[in-house]
Amino acid sequence: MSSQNLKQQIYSQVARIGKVVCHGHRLELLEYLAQGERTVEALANLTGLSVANTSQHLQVMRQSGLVKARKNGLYVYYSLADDEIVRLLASMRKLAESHLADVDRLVRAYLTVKDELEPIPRQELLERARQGIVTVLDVRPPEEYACGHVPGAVNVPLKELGKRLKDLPQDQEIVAYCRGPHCVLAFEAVAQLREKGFQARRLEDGFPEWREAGLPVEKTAVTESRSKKG
Amino acid sequence: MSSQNLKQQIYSQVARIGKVVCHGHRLELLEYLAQGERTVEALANLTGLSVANTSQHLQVMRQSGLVKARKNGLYVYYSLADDEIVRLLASMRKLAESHLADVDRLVRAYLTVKDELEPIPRQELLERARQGIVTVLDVRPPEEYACGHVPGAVNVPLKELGKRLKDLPQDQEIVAYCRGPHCVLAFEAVAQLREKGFQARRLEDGFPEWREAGLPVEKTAVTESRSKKG
DNA sequence: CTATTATTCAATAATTCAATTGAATAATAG
DNA sequence: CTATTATTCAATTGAATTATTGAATAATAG
Repeated sequence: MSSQNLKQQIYSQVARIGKVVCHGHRLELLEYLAQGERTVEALANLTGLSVANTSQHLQVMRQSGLVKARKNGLYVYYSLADDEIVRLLASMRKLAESHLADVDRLVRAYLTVKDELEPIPRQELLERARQGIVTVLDVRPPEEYACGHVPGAVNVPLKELGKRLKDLPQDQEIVAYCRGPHCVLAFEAVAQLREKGFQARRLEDGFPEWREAGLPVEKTAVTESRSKKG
Repeated sequence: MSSQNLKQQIYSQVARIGKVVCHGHRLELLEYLAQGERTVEALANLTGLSVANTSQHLQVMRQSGLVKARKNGLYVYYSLADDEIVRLLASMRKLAESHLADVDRLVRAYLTVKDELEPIPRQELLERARQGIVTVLDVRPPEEYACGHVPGAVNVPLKELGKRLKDLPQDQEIVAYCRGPHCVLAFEAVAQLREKGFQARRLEDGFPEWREAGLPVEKTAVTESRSKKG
């Protein structure tokens, strides 16, 4: 049996962590969970997966210990068990970007000249926001905004951006952010705003990374919004 | 199509990185590659996998861009494409250790085995060798072996160890030695043997010290050394 | 040229995984 | 208690992975 066997057992165990992150849907779920705890239904709505399927993926992740759950009333709230997961995901994204030609191409193809829209560093945004010389725009859905957002950020989900342009300043820079480096919401928001003549930039990465960096986070009291079935 | 589609495509791409690290054998291969470039055969010997199987796992990793290969003569030398991989693996190990109860247990077992790597004193080896309850292994090149060695020692240069495992006893302790306290050959031999399930230890110091201590030495007429091409 | 060696490819069987469906469980309200 | 809702379970199906086998390819030596 020996240490050969033992070694393989250890590798198999470590591979269980790998199995969690080898499926696109689970990666997507993890990114949502990185923003805060969510119910199964909320995750299903966000991802477009069936509830049963979402639940099963969550079970897989739960068995690996990467995700934890607490039950409160009818709802089960899932969340990440460890911040190390955020680093793991970042590491994977980095490798994907530099080694899978497709990713870079995909990102560039859809996001219009990525480089033109240079993101503003977190620390810089924090300072400017404190000075009040910038408008921070959170383009995620209201539920996510409610779970936590950059202090002072205005929540305008991308879908409503067109209708709410009048609420935004023409003479001040606007910095938009969303879920993270692979989330397109902020890119699209910035593109739309620039088209309309606003001064707009993106925050580097997104909210999960902001939180991870230990920067201040603001929360809103959770309203009684009942999300409907999809 | 839109950004929903795009998002899923990107997640799928990132998941391809995950697929590389979701199998124990690939993790083991990556760890060996992290130490330096290796041929397919060398990796197959180290892991105990068949050559074809090793090759196929390497293909998988190569397609993901995490591993690269260069061909030189008959051999294909594989190596890691990016140091980020080491961080990824570290991250996975960390998560595995803190979230999979089994891993901690296994690692502990593995480490206690490792602690047994203490070298055996010369006098003790001499007695045991005389009793025939131990196999003495000389891992130096044949020329050095021919010049003098521990009585009864078998000469298996480190490079050939993988191929000659079948000549070694599974049920008896093996004691390896090389040139001296600063020579790594015996260390590596012991490590390899233990990985393969053998009971192996190192002799304290090496052959020069053995001779210096006035212990018996055996000499061989120089045979046709069968070392193959380089 | 043929023979040898290292690696890869192709076909297969065994196993594992993913998504769907519909039923089961658990908490709550009336 | 029954009805409702959120979640999980269990069974099924089709797809993807893995390991094995033996053949094919490529580099080299004679």
